[in-house]
Amino acid sequence: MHPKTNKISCEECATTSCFVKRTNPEWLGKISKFKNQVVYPKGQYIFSEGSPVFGAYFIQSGDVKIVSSSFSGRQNIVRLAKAGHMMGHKGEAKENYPIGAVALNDARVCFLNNELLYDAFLNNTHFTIEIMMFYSKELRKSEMRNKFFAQMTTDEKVAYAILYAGEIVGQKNSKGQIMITLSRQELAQIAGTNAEQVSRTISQMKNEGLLSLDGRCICIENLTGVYDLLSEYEQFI
Amino acid sequence: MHPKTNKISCEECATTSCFVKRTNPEWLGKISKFKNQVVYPKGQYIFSEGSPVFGAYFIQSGDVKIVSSSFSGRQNIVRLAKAGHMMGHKGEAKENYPIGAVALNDARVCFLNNELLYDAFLNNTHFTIEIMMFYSKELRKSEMRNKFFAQMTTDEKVAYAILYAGEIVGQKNSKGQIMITLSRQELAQIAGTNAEQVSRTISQMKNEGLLSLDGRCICIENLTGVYDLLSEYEQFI
DNA sequence: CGTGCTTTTGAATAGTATCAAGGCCGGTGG
DNA sequence: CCACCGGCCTTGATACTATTCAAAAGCACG
Repeated sequence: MHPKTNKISCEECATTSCFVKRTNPEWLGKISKFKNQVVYPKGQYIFSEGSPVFGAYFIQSGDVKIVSSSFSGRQNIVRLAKAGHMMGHKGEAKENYPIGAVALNDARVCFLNNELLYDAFLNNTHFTIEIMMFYSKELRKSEMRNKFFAQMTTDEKVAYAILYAGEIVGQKNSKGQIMITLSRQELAQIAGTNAEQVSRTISQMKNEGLLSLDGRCICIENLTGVYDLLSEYEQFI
Repeated sequence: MHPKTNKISCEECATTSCFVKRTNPEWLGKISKFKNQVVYPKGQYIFSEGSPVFGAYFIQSGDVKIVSSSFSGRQNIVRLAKAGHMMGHKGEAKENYPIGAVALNDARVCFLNNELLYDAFLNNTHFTIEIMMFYSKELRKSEMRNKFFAQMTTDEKVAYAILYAGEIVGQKNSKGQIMITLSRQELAQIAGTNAEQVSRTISQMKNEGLLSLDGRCICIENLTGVYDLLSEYEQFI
């Protein structure tokens, strides 16, 4: 089903920010042994919205979008994740919270099932504390997003989406500028608007010299200029 | 400065959902001994937006609103909290995230400083895991709020605010109906709109027989009817 | 060199914030 | 006890922003 690859063990893994690295040596080996690792090609679902997840995924390399659709069929991007991030973990299994994860480029992802994960929690205090802190910080960010999105204009939300996308999945060109290859639709799903508005805002920002376009690829020409659009929300960024 | 009260020890405390109850007996006693406990009268700040917080607050009884103001002076309600909830804890001290907490009625609150808290994390695995789970669940709720608020109409957001307020700070009358005493302004700060729109929506819901008003106090006459307004977002509620 | 998808731009519409005024209620002081 | 005052609530009119619908242009693909 999934493409087979040479598994990279936790001991060899270069992703220093991975939470699993916070476990003690004995457990690092144990997790490395029992984890499941798969390389997902660009565009493929890592887990889908319908099916429940019985564990947690840790991204070793690559970028991922976490998506959620609503009743009306409208999809939005809950967050973007890159190497070292954790996803899919559910506090309670019975919760009904349909999210899916899609690889934005080739992504190597490790899966730990709930049993292994909880054993690791019980035996590795620092591991658990770090994940607790991670959630605490993510919660804070999410709350600020809530707060500011309620009072931002659409232009500001799009500017935010561009900065956010640049931070997580942006690639630097030869001049050191940030390039973003997400589609207008995907940016709209982050900003909470539609592709047309994103296109309008981008055109406007291009005219102001903040961005340049190479086909559908966005290049941030004036990073501080974009930040200035959001100066009222600086705590957020 | 704060009103003095007879401290209720953790051993005597009836708030079974409090996370501190998940520590082992030795630590329960230790926390009980070193915690700081204060009863805040209605309307008083428990901690304010300006000053940093060096620990975490656990609500023993009463209700609290957690607020955050933006640059433009607009305040909004980040979340409501009641007995057993935790607040004010920061993953990293250096973060600049100005939130404040205000008592909605007389509230008895216990404070644990960071040193005590982290010692407790290191020595009480189940305590740490439960708090991690709490954050995980809150994050999930916050993400769904983000997602749905981006596509709800104002009427729907107000309906949500009423249900949410009813759940956390609502009081039951003799008929078992939920009564809410928050002001229109406060509901607007939850719904991400303004007091006028809240008032319009409430009038409309009153005409439809969903609510009744006693002065400024809101009584939910037809709870399932209100839920039906949000049927598209049922995962959320 | 078409075909289909994404992007861009325009015009019409609908929804919401803002501004403004009047009503209700509780508190205060005469 | 009554009149006044101020805050909150309600309702209306207006202006504006953003969504939707529509259509044309650009780009990638076979």
